[in-house]
Amino acid sequence: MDNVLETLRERGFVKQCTDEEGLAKALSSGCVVYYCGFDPTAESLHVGNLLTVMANAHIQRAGHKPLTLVGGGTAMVGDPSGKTELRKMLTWEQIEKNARGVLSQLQRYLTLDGKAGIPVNNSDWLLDLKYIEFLRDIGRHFRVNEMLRSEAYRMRLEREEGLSFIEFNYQLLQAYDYLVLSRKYGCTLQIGGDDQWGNMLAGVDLVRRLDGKEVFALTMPLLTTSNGEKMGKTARGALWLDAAKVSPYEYYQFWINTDDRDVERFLALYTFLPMDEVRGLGALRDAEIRTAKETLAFEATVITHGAEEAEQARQASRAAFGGDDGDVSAMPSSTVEAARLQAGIPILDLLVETGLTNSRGAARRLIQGGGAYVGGVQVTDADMVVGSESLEDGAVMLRFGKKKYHRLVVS
RNA sequence: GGGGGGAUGCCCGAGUUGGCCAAAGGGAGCAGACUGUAAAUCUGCCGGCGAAUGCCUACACAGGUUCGAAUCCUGUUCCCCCCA
Repeated sequence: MDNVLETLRERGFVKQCTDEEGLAKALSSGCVVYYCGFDPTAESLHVGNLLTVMANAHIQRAGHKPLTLVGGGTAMVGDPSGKTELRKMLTWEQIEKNARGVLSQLQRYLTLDGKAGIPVNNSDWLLDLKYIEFLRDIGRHFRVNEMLRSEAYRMRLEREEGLSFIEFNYQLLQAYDYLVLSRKYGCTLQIGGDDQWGNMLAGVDLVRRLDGKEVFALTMPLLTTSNGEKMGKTARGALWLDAAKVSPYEYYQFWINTDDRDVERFLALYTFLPMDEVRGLGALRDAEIRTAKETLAFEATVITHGAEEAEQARQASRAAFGGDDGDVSAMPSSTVEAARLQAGIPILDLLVETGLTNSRGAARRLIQGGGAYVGGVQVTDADMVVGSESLEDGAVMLRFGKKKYHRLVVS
C-alpha cells in the first residue's frame, strides 16, 4: 500500500497533523477507517467543501475506508469555528432535507456502499443524549480555560457578537462523535479543514482519555486565492456543487477564470491528474497558460458533473470565447415564443427576463456603458427592440459584458 | 437583576445642534479601456421604476412629535460592556 500521506502532502492537502510519523505508519500498514464531517447547513455542498472531499477521495482510492459523517445533530447546534457571527438556527426539517442533499452529493466523489465507505449521521447518537449524563461522562474532561484559548473561540470572544453557550458546546459534540466512531467502527483518523483543528484535537484527547487509544487528526489548509479571497466564494455567494444551483457551464467558467498564480496549485488539489502533468501545465506562461486552465476547468467539471456535462461545458465555452468551433447548446439559454419575437421585444425587458441583469435600470446603465450585445453587435440604444431579424440558427445570442452569454431560443 | 453603549445600503463605516440624506469614505461587485475568458492599472456605474429636474421604498421593529426625522420622544426585539 503506497503512502497516501505522501500523495496528499505532495498535492498540497496537508496543513496540520497530530502525529505524522504514526499516521504514515498506520496508513501504510493496512486499511484505516477515517472520518470526515459535513454539517448539513445547506442543501448542497460548495467549492469550499471540495478540498476535503478531494482529500477523502484520495484516501479512499488508496484503500482506506471513509465514514462520511453528515452532521444532522451538530447542525442543530452550529459550529462557531471560523465564523465571525452566530449563524441562524436551522429547523430539524431543514437539516434533514439538507442532509439528504449533502449525502447524495458525496456519493459522486466517494463510494459509500456501506462497505468500502459508510455514511453515518451523528443525529443517531446526539439527539437522544441525556444532558446530565453527558456532562458527567464527557463534559468533565473539557477544560474551559483550554477551550477559550483555542483560536476558534478566541476570535469570537474578541468580537462584539460574542459567543453563545450553544455554540460553545459544539466542540464537545464533535469530540464525542470521534469517540463514538472510534468505538463503533474502529475509526482512527479524522480529517477536515484547518478551522476544525481545535475540535479535532478535542476528539483525539477524549478518545485517549476515555479509551486509552491513540487516534489521529489531519487538517487541510483553508484556501484563499492569490487575490486573497476565500476559495469558492463568488459575489453571488457560494459556488454550489449542485447542477441545479450552478450549471456545469457556470462551474466550468468558474474554474477557467482561475488566476494564473493559482493554476498549478488548483490542478494538484482539484483534479486527479498525475503530478508531473500538473507541474508541466503549471509551468506554462502567458497566453499558453490558458491551456492549463482549460484542463483544470474540464477535469474539475468532470469530477463534479460527469464527463458528458463537462464536454458540453467545454464546447459551449469554446463557442463563446474561442471562435466558431464548439457547440453552443450548453450555454445558458431560455426559450421565447416565435410570435413574441416577431412582434419585437424591448432589449431592456430581454436583459431582465434572461437574468443577465436584475433590473431595467441596471440594464440601461449597462447599455450606456457599452456592455450589451445582441448577436455580437453592440447595443447603442436602450430603446432598441429585438425582433426576428436578430435570429441566427434559430436563436438570439445576447451578451452581457465580456463573460456572460445567454442564448434565446425560439420555441 | 441594575447601569451604560449600540443596531445605517452586499460588507465595513461616517452621519444623531431635525431639512442641503438614497445617505460621506473604503471594500466587494458590475461595465468600459488595456489584455490572454489572467493579474495590475485607469475610467464609469453601483436601492427600484422612469425619458425626467419625477415618483416609490429604505437608515433594527412598532408607534408618536413635527410643515419636515437616519437624526427628537415612547414601547419592543437583538447585541456589546461594567456591576450582581
